[in-house]
Amino acid sequence: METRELQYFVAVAEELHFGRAAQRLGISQPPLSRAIRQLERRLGVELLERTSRSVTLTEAGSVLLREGRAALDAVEAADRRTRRAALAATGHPGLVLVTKAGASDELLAKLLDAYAAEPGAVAVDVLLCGPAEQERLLRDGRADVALLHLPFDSTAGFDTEELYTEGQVVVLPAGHPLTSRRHVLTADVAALPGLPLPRWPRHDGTYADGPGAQVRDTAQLFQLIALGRASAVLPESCRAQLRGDLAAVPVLDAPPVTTVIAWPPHSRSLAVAGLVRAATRL
Amino acid sequence: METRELQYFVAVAEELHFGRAAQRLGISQPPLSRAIRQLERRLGVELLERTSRSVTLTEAGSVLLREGRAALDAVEAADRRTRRAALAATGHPGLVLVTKAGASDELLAKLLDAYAAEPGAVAVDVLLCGPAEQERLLRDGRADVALLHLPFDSTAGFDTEELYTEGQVVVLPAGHPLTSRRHVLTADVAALPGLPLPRWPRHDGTYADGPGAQVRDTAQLFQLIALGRASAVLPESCRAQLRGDLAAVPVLDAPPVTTVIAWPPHSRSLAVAGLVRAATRL
DNA sequence: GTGCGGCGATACCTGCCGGGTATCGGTTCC
DNA sequence: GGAACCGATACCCGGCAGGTATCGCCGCAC
Repeated sequence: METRELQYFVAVAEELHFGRAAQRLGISQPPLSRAIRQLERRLGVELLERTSRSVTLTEAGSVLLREGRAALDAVEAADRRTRRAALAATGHPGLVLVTKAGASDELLAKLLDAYAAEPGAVAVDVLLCGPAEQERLLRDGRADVALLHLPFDSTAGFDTEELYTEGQVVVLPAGHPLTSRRHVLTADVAALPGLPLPRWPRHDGTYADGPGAQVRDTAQLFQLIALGRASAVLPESCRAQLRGDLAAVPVLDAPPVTTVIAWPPHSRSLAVAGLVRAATRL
Repeated sequence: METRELQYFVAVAEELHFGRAAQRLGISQPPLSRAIRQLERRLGVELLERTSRSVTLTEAGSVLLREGRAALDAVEAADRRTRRAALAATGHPGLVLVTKAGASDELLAKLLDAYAAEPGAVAVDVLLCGPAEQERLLRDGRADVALLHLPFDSTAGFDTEELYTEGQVVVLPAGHPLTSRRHVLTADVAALPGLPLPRWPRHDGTYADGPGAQVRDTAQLFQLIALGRASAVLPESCRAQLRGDLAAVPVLDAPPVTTVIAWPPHSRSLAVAGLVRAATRL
């Protein structure tokens, strides 16, 4: 199975429409139809049910969609990591660490300091991204190592090491009545009138339906909270970044958040190993 | 990057010889040379150092060898799992579980019984293989789930659930002096005169150098021990399978062996989930 | 030192296959 | 019933994968 065929199939399976898929792939529709047919013939498996009005995935097709995405990620990772390895030889970057924008600044700073002090440490580029993007960056080779937050992120398929566990706080406008409390419960913050929890973008960049503002980063989020249009439940460590017009109150029964350092399992890179070693010594 | 190019590169990188690699791939040498050159050009990276007498991997080349193998496994897994999914629709196999030949028979039997009792259970094929093969079978889609043994097997890249932890015993010929002891230490068995630990095949089927017989399965192993030509340190549960002419003595300070059930991380198959659920309830 | 043998690179040809355009056939709406 | 949509089919073309023949380079043997 060639990667081109996989790319074609994934495009069709995602669009469920040969014309749009072909457009997305930058080819015309007939070769795409033919390629999918050929893939089905070679596999001996029907992947799609076509009528002239709709395309749907068969059971086997949805398996190939899932597995094919993983395989394409792996191929892309091989490409990127090879290119990066060649650059590394000429001295250039080093490691790329990805973490959620605005999360665990302090931990990250300590980690980078500790690693920089190691013998043989290389330059570390820090990449900040929205939630749910890290996993993909790590999987397709754009990043070497990530700081993930359980239970929100999935560590499936990565090697991990736990670094730090903390409670969560609710972030509110400074004058809000609840800010006088020493602590609250999830039930208290679930029912805050007029302060819905915001909606974060999903993997594909779209938003779920429902109440709550659409936010893309913590700056937007904090601004909305300060405006009295939202509230948020975040790990305690966010306190260090709070603006003066915001306040945080511990949420006793919110699930604790564990920060883990994660890396692709077959990464035998000395640099990644050194960074992980530094992390576990924190 | 096409999978064909990756296959070609991996072959050359493993053989370090264009002629042999071409032979292995079933093509002639010139197209292979050209394909590798083209791959290097497209990546913009030198992968191999060639002289007319030898071929060696560059730093980037060894990265691509490692990553490329993983990517090819992922593609192969996509292929196999898709085919299997199509068969499953017609009722056929179900799950393939792989475990080391001769390990944890009892646990396996209990697991299969427990799963068979679940509603919606499908047929489970059990695949027995030598050590160090399971990982590959699970990675390239020939198996859906494996019973691995820590700390011997690597669970890198898989989701796992711990099932059972046990001590280790040394297996000796029935009449051996040590068999009168209640327990021994690793130091005692490391220095057994004339009873070297056997050598198991590595991933590529070859054996490391050194003393000790070459064995491929437990039947061979037990026969060698009975003949007074070897000894072995194995998990306690092997006792159930011992022949009458063998004896086992606990090794107090040997590292405990943990049996885990492992599956590929993005496997969202209901059947795998059911099997894992049954396993955790044991 | 010279010739031979091993090995990767190059030159050149050929057939297949990926990609394009034009068109068909079936389905679902007005 | 016709028009619009959509996937399949027919057919053509160019590029590239694969083959054979050969070159150029190096190491080694005598």
